[in-house]
Amino acid sequence: MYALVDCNNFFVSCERAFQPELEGRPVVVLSNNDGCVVARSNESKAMGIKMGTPFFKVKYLVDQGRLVVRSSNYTLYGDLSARVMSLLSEVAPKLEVYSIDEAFMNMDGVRDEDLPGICRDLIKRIRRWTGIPVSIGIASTKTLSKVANHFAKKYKGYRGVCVIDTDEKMRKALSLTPIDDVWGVGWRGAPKLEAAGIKTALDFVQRPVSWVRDRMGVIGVRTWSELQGIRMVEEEKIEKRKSICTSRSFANNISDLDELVLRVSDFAGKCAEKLRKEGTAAGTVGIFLYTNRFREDLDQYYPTATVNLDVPANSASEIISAALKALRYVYKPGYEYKKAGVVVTDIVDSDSIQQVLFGLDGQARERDDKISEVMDKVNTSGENLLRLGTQRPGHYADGIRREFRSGLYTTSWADLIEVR
DNA sequence: TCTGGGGTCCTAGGACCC
DNA sequence: TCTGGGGTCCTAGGACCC
Repeated sequence: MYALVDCNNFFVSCERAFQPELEGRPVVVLSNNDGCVVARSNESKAMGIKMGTPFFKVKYLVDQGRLVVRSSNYTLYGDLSARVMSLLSEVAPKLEVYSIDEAFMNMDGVRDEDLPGICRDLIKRIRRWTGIPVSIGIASTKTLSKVANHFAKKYKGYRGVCVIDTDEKMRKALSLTPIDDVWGVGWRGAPKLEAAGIKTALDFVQRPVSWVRDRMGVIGVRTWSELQGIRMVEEEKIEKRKSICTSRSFANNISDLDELVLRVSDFAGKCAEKLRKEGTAAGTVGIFLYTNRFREDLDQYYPTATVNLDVPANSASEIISAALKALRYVYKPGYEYKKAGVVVTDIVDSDSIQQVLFGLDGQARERDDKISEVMDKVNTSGENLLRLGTQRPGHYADGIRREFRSGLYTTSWADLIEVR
């Protein structure tokens, strides 16, 4: 069986773990730049605030004292996530961390009748040791464990754990699950299915497989099978990532090339750091620029450009210079840019890199590796204290708005540096 | 005024080959 | 007038996830 563990309202719960006065109150957490709502407490959900709502649309509620708001504090969330995952790994024979707040425990080898008890104990332990409330859904496939998890969250009676382990329970659960709640059915697919008369997951599985394949392809068939207890979603392979992207929206529009050079350098430097952390190197460096698509009064421009490296690289200097080359290639003055990003692809293991004639010679590469190593040691907290000359100097000048951020409760030395 | 960020996989269509 | 057939590889874009 799979046990899907999902942290309840994760970012809000992290804030509450260190600010207990937020318990019971409507709370939302905002995206970067305080742009839009990315997490809601049950109370703010009940007020009708939707995921993704732009903050300016609910700001009046904050002004009226009816809603509490926090900027996102990813340093804190990442740290609490690691603590939760570590507790899960003590119980699960195999653990697949699926996202910052979610993990599949593969419980093969554990007796089915022991599962609910194990999971209830786990919930208590996680709550006591991290302050984070979690729910657990148990079933034979990942997609069904997602369904079970919804029920565990929704109905108090389950005390945090819902099990789907018989055909009757499966049928009942599917009949009570709206089609757009099914994992793998997105906001585009759901209306199509509803138009075909499919309202619930049960309606869906009652269609013949050929019907599903014609309309939804192999992905649809996978979901259709999983909902009936046939495992189709593979075990996560612990593979290196195939692409790495660092991008941000800007608090204010940027038109100036020099300003973009600083931001893009930062993104590229961050990509290089992520590559080194995984022990990989990238053969291609790409950048993209976006103007603000919501500003219909302004000219729009969404250019992309890529640069192929002669030899895959992961040093800040090489990734940054490639990214800047791409930037200068597509940059046009006269546009108001709202967002930019760097994407590195064609990723290989760094120890598999073969020297070729036109790459850096051995000495230069060795020097670059040493510089990178020093940067990684200093930049351990995730803050770019040490950068190359093209990167923006100064620690807090990353141009991201965080008006409502709480303290860095679990990583206090970073707090000290921020105060300096 | 103000609208997130980081991934994966699949598919259709074009380029190219014989 | 009439203009092959089959394969691979790559890329851009769409759809989905959190």
